[in-house]
Amino acid sequence: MNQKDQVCQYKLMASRDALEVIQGKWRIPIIIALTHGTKRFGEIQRDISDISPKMLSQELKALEMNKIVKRTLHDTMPVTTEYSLTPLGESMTNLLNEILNWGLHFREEVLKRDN
Amino acid sequence: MNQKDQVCQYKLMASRDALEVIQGKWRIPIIIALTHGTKRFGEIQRDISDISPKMLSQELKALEMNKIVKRTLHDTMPVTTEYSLTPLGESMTNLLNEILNWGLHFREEVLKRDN
DNA sequence: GTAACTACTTACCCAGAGGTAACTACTATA
DNA sequence: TATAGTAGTTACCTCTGGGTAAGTAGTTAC
Repeated sequence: MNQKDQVCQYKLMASRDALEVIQGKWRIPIIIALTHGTKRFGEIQRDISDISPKMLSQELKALEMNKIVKRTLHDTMPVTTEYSLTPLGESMTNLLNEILNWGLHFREEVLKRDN
Repeated sequence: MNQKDQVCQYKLMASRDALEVIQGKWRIPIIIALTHGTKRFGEIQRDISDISPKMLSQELKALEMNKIVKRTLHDTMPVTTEYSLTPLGESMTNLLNEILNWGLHFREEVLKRDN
């Protein structure tokens, strides 16, 4: 295996680690919603209007396990739950921005011309 | 809807466009393999050792339709096929780099401590 | 007392993502 | 003649991501 191939293998490994966390229809949208500050369950649901409570609950749990999202219970009446990004979640800012930039670029380059 | 919400909705839309293209287990790895230059079918298959010819063929077709990848047939004997990134595919460089960076960061922060 | 809001959970279902294995068709080499 | 390499295709199967709908448990407002 030459050096170029080794670099390629290294990159492929790193991308797989990242993909395992951000894979799926809802994780990136949920993280984006939380970059705008701490939010409650219902607020996220309103932001991402077509997510079901089941999927939101499930994906929030997965993100919590991966230490991307932090869940805080408040002893108010009634009990409220708040979700926020951990430092690891906040470290995704650059990644999220590039996804957004490229999404806009893609829309301009390809999607427009199809319509 | 206040201004903050509008920005959030705008971002969510852009991320969905991008996600539709990069969604799935194999697309990002295939694009990464092609950032190292034009490659043939078998070369990509060797780089990504656990992809089946079926999935590689299928995902390359999808990437071609989205104008990320270009397929070139060479009239040699036997016929050879070459795959390369289009300018739109090359415009993903920053996005790919951020995925790699974050993947490495994530491995350091979380995966290590689990072992 | 009943309707509505909070934050979920549970049960059920289905399409499609992805895996495996075998097959095609052509060329080159031993 | 047979084995290996080129670049895929096809058939079949399984599993799970995600959708829908309804239920739960507590609080508050009318």
